Amino acid sequence: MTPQRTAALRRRLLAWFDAHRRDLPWRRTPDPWRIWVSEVMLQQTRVETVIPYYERFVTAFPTAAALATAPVEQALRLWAGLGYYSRVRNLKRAAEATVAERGGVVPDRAAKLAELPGVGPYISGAVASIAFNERVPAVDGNVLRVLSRVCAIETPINTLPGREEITGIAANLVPSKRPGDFNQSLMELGAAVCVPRNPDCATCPVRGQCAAFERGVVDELPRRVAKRKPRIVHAVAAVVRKRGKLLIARRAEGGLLGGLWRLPAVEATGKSAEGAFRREYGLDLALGPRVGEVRHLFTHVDLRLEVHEAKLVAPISGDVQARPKWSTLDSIAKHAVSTLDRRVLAIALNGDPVAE
DNA sequence: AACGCGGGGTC
DNA sequence: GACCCAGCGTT
Repeated sequence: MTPQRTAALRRRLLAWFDAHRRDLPWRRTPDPWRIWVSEVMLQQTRVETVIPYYERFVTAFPTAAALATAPVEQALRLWAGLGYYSRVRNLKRAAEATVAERGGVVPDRAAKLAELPGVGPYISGAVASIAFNERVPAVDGNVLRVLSRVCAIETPINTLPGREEITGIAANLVPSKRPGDFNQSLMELGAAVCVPRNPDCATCPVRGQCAAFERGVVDELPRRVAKRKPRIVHAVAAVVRKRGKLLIARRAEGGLLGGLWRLPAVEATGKSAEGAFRREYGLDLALGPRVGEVRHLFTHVDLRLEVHEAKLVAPISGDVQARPKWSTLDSIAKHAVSTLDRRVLAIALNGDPVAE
């Protein structure tokens, strides 16, 4: 970023902000407490939604001390409908700490603000720059989007490297003159012009400084890594009984639920499972009726497991690692069994839960 | 590095 | 119905 481009961005963004800033309740006060409250409410929540809540809340709790000494139920009532209720619990805890340690005075530096519960990189930067004119960035979702376009950042913004890269750019961009207004100008631009879809580049004050516009790639930025939805995996588990015992096997070390005990199961559907049981467990099974199904969601796998009764038609054979063994129900309860497999066992046992 | 956390607006 | 929103804490 050349000094000229930095200067042009600062000048144009501030001038645009001066002309277009919305008249919002928390922009009518220099009170750091009120600005703090607004930032907490605005977390993942739209401006229009927040306004009425903000008015009621700061009327009830005009100072940190007022919130600190109020019952949490009252604060929660005023928050009801906003969502993310841990926000108000953290805000109350932070207010209590502020009263206890600083006589109710809000810290005036981002680094100190960030020590308070519920105050992270964004809120600490926003409060410090807006209320105290500290030259620190305040990077929210708008700023990520705007700067990823202005600087044509290819790094996905929903990854740590992406956020760090843009935070570094923002930190260099913030002027010492009006840091709070500058930070708000980036957010305001993201909310009004540089919106996620169909941004209004025709009216953008920094179109001439925008690398994405110059290269014609505005619509492709910001880049994100797709949060991929779990892969669907179909599997068959076998309930094999012999005189009050069940066949169980141990999962391979290092894999999913590695080392835990389970009913024998294979990634397959229907009759094709029999061959898989032979290969993986040395079990020559005749699959019987389906007695239930378990659906289990892991981070990366949407598991749909059919539980079938099965008969052992030949002795256990083969040189397989996952050699199953017979186990009494009492004994199974003493093994390491995952939540998933407890559910499978519950079906196998006709609803009788396996003891811990 | 990825999730849970709420509720609502948008396309 | 998917995506996104003035994010943070936890794992």
